[in-house]
Amino acid sequence: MSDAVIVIDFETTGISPAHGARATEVAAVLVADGRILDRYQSLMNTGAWIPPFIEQLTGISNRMIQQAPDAARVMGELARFIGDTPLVAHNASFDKKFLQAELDRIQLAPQAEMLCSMRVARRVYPQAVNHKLATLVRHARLVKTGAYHRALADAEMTAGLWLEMQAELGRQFGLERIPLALLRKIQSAPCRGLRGCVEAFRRSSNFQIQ
DNA sequence: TGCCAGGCCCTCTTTAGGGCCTT
Repeated sequence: MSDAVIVIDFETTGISPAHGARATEVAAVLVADGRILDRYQSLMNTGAWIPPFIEQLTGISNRMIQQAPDAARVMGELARFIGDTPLVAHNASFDKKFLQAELDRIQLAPQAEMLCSMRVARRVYPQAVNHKLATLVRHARLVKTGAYHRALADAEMTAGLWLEMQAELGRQFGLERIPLALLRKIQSAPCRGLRGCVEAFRRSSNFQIQ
């Protein structure tokens, strides 16, 4: 199973774990061989209070969280699901903070790198109106798998976007497959440097295009 | 009860400022 990734998405009580925000739901989907092969999803009870604005945004209520499994149990299950598989998230810096903060509480540390679908999308779809997940799903004419701002639906749609961006790169540059190493290069390349980045990677010693 | 961040990216830049994106 080459270049497998796990797409991860957290719903939370706020923006910053450094200011007390906690996770309320997490989903992770295993993507390999061009499709979703496995899923993990759970609400999680951290004891934190969800502000009304966030309840309205996500549809996740304080009542739902009170009945959810304990956060430590959920994060342990999530860590086992992830293992050391590379992660992908939309605006990865956000999910990375919460993954690290919630794992810290059970004395675990993230084992895997995290790539950012938003940074890749800014380079693959520079013409998009903006690079919000919902906009990119519409832009790429992907299937909407559920309500936005629920973890599993967002993770599945990010997975769809991840696969479609690889297909788009294949069409643009005549590549049969897009190695994870190339996506890693693309997300770190200048936003207007997509072609140069792919051509440089093509010339690299061990990259066989077709 | 309910405050709040921060890395990335662009440009009227680089000795900076402001918008984007996540909840």
